[in-house]
Amino acid sequence: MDEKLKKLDPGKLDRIINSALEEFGRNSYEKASTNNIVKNAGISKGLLFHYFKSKRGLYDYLEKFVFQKMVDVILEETDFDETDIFNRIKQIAIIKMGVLARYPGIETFSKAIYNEKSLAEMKKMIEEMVPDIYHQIYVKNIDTSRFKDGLDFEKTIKIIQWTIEKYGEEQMVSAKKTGTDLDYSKIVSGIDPYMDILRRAFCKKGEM
Amino acid sequence: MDEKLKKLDPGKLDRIINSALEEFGRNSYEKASTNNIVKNAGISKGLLFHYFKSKRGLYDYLEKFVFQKMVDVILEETDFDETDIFNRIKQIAIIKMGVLARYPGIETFSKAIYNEKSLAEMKKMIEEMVPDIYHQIYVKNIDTSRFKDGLDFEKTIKIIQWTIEKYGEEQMVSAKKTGTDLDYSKIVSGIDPYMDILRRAFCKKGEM
DNA sequence: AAACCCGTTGACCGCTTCGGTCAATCGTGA
DNA sequence: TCACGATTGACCGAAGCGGTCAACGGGTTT
Repeated sequence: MDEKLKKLDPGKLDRIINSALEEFGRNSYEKASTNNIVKNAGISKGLLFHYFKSKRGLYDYLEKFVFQKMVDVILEETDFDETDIFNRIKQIAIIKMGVLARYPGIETFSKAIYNEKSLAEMKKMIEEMVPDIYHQIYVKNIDTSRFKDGLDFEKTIKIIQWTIEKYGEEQMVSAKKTGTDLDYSKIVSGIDPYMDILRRAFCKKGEM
Repeated sequence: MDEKLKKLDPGKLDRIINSALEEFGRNSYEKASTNNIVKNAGISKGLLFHYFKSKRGLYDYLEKFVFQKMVDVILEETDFDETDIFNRIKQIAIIKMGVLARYPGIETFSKAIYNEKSLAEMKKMIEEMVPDIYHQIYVKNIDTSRFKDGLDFEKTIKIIQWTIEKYGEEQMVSAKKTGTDLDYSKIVSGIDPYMDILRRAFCKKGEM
């Protein structure tokens, strides 16, 4: 399957991926329709089954894809010389948003995954890799001396991450309500006031 | 429709609501199956259509229900004499979780709503009511003097809310992964360390 | 020009499930 | 025994499902 895929025009592949992520994100596996997927991707039904063999084959591919893509891009684009945790977290959030901008269906799809039984192979891979990756991007080479003494480091990082994520979600929802497109650069700059509040709250004076 | 509903056994109604919330939460309106709903609710198909007339009728009822239920319970159970914002927010989070425990499908359903066009009537009602309710439960009768000077009040409250919500979501996901049931009392007590961190971060010394 | 190649199409298959109906059945109180 | 409202599930025509495959178009080789 994968060797066939490499010959497929990347733009067309992206359209298929986005259309499929959206359909599987909105519907359970059984109810998701390959007819809808090909219609929104602008390709014929035969082509989808030519490249992915079956509905299940497409779904399995997507599961691997969303995880692998996110990890690859983050590991590749993060500046690991940045030792300030606020900047690091913000940087990664921006990188994530970049991926989300290219594959808007990733969000809903990722959440929908938990309602389906997925490949044991996938589950195992994720369980093994996630703690490593987490350590690598949020802990390694981070200067913890700026934080106020006595702070629970892990929980504090979570609060910062959660704030950024929730802010992003809030913007996403309000964009959906008004029907406007997402302006990712606006989201990024809108985060700053929250980061300032958290910096003042968690860092020693003079270390902000 | 509503006058018929009042005669329906409340336990049976709850089962229908939960089953329908889950089905509409997992699938788009068109793909959601009334057959699944009646099967999981343990009733016959005829009964569903007797009480709700049509699939659309059921959906519209649910939209009103989830909003109204949440608002009613919060306004009824919140202790508005509590002037400490941390305790107030935590209190409301606990009340919300109580509703979620009774109607577990509310979460996914509420998020799925944004992907469907809903009643204009509903949208208008929500737009009018939400700011009022927000003010009533998070601003009115809250003692802001405990906060450090210069803090953006609205944003700070959001950070506290978001932390509680994200913590809840995290517990929810890990419960789904392991297949265990949610222990709401455990979630509630697990929030405390985060609240302590935030209290230290945002309150004046001696006012914590 | 003829033959060949290959990415792509969409009509078509047998089958399942859809929303909704309604005659039949059940349970209970008179 | 009868009456009556609550409840059932077999049934309807229609729609949609995953998957297949003969045919097509346009480029390259003979």
